[in-house]
Amino acid sequence: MLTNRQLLILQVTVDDFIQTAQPVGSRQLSKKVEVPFSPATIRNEMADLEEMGYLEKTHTSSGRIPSEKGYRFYVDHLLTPQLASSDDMLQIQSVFQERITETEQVIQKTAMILSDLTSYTSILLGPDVRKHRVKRFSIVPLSNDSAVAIIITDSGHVENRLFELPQGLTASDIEKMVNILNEQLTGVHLHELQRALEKETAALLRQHIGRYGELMSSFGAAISSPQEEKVFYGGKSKLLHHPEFKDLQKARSLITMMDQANQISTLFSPNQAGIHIRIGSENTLLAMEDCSVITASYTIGEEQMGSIAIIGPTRMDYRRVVTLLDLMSGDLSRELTRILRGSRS
Amino acid sequence: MLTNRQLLILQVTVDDFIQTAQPVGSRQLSKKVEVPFSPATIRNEMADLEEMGYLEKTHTSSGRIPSEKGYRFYVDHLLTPQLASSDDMLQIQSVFQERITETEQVIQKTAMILSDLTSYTSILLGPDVRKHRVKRFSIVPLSNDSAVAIIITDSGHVENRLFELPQGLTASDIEKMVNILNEQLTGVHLHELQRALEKETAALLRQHIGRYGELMSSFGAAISSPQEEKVFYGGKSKLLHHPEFKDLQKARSLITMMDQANQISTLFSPNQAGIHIRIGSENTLLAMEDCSVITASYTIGEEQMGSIAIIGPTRMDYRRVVTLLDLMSGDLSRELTRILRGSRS
DNA sequence: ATTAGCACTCGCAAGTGATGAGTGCTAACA
DNA sequence: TGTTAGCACTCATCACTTGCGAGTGCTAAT
Repeated sequence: MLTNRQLLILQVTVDDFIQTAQPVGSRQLSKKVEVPFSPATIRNEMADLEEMGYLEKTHTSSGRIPSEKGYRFYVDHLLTPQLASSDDMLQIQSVFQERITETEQVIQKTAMILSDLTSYTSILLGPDVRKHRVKRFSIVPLSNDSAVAIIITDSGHVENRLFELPQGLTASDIEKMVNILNEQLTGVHLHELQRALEKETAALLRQHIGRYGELMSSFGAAISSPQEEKVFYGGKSKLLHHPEFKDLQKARSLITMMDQANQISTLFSPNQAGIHIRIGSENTLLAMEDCSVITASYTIGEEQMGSIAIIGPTRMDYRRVVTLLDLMSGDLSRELTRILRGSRS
Repeated sequence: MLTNRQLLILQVTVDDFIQTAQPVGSRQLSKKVEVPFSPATIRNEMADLEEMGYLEKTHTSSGRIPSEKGYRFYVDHLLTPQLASSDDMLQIQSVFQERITETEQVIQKTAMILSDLTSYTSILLGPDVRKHRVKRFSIVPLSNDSAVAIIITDSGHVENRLFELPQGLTASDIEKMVNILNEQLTGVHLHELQRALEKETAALLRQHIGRYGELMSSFGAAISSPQEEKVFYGGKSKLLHHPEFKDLQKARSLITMMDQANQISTLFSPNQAGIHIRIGSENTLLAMEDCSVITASYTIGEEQMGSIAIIGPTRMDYRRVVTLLDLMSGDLSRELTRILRGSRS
């Protein structure tokens, strides 16, 4: 479809624009050693590329900038892989050198480093708790009429909820209940917990526990909705430093968007492995029309996945970010797996 | 010190500037019905007020704006209390009508409403966990070499940490340990936990548990640092809508500051009851030089306190915010106390 | 097929002048 | 003596012009 010369010019144009954020003109390009053509030739080629939709002009007599289609072509076909610089490698390793034992802290730290290295904003989705399995139940009464229900998962995650105790429930009732729960529900996925509770365990509980009905309505509600994937940010304000957001309007809507957790999830593709790139309006969010999102995922053990994303302007350094994200997701997977190493036996 | 007329003019000037964000001139003021003086008279008074440091000019021939000293005088002496509008009352009550049982959710919701009502940014500091007392310990082994330590407090808060198990520790060792911990440490404040563990419980544990040394070094580290006060935000992006932050530079440093949890704590006075106002540079943070912070605190039961703050431009509607904050902190205290009603018996 | 040359376009920054809201000062006034 | 009208002056803002520079498309020459 495209001639070699067109490929070259498209590539150099995108590269240059990514670096300078200025529309790139034919004269400028012809000065580069990689481009041994005169400005006039380049102009002709650029005109063709524009006609095909890969480049755009900001106004009639300006240089060209890549269109979304141009970026798309660039990331799909012109993005030569690159080794991470040893400098970056060093920084990344620093995260994992101090042996932190808390999953959340590792993820948070990863978010920070990733943002520092790229100067973009990073978003990490914590592991999806609903895929974890119950390891142990515990119920701790706080007073006559309230108690904390605690669920420990095989990954070491702890969920806890307050719930109301019906009047007249005895301590031995609670003890019995906990025993039954542990016998019946160990190993069940958190997202199936409520269903399993109703189907398989309800009958058994009804036999043994006084005040069954009231207890279940409040306990069942308490464990019904396990917390969603937790969202970690790194460098929320970093995006504002890029020239495309000098417009206050855009800056605002970005910040606003980041505060709305429910919108964030739409940025992630349904947990697929590998690296995915969404450019500009490919993200359905209006606030993101000038942004690109690059996502990767990490694994713990074999199955449970969380996601990593970098948000930057469409004019973002795709090559570098892809490299870093690839590296980081691997390292994070290894580290998190190490933390929980034998725990899923 | 100040004549009645000067008081009036200062008050009207501040009120007007708070509303319009424009420097206020003598002609403009003289048109108001509250101010029955000619522009010339007002000019003279304003010149005096400026000399005394209560007003400033943005340039030689502009109207006046309040100085920090002016705002300070205004909030200290000219701020007549105001009843909350029934509209606001209604909104506030809506938070507490749906009976949410999770402390964190109530606080988060409060933050949102507060921000929506004021159009400023709200910050709520969660209750200081370190002041809570231990209600129950629990240890759940995940594998041969790792376990989760869980601490339930009398307020229903749950802390949990992963820690490493030394090789060769038996299940009965752990059981014994949990029993000892529960006997010895129930009722201890979380911030004294580690000290109490070392002083009072260490000897007992050493007697009963094999591999005491290794166990303690890893378990002790795990419970050493209870999580700090959690920070909840409402409407982070709201501040950006006010004209004083049309300057990107300022907007950026504000957003950056809000992402650094450690800086936030400096905004709060050491947990005193009542409402406190810090104007502009009274907050030591540079990023806050154009902002004011109004703080209040809430209580749970009698002792534990958390804090509520509203951050707005120095030109903020002090009267309204003070009223709302006062109302809200009271309601929040009541609600949180209700949730944990009998639990501290 | 490539390139040099040329007329033309447009954004941007700097300069200009008119406008209007504001001030300080002085003198007149009740 | 306190208040006010009048006046000259200041300064931000806006609309308007102008020159410059970087870029383009087109045509003709190589």
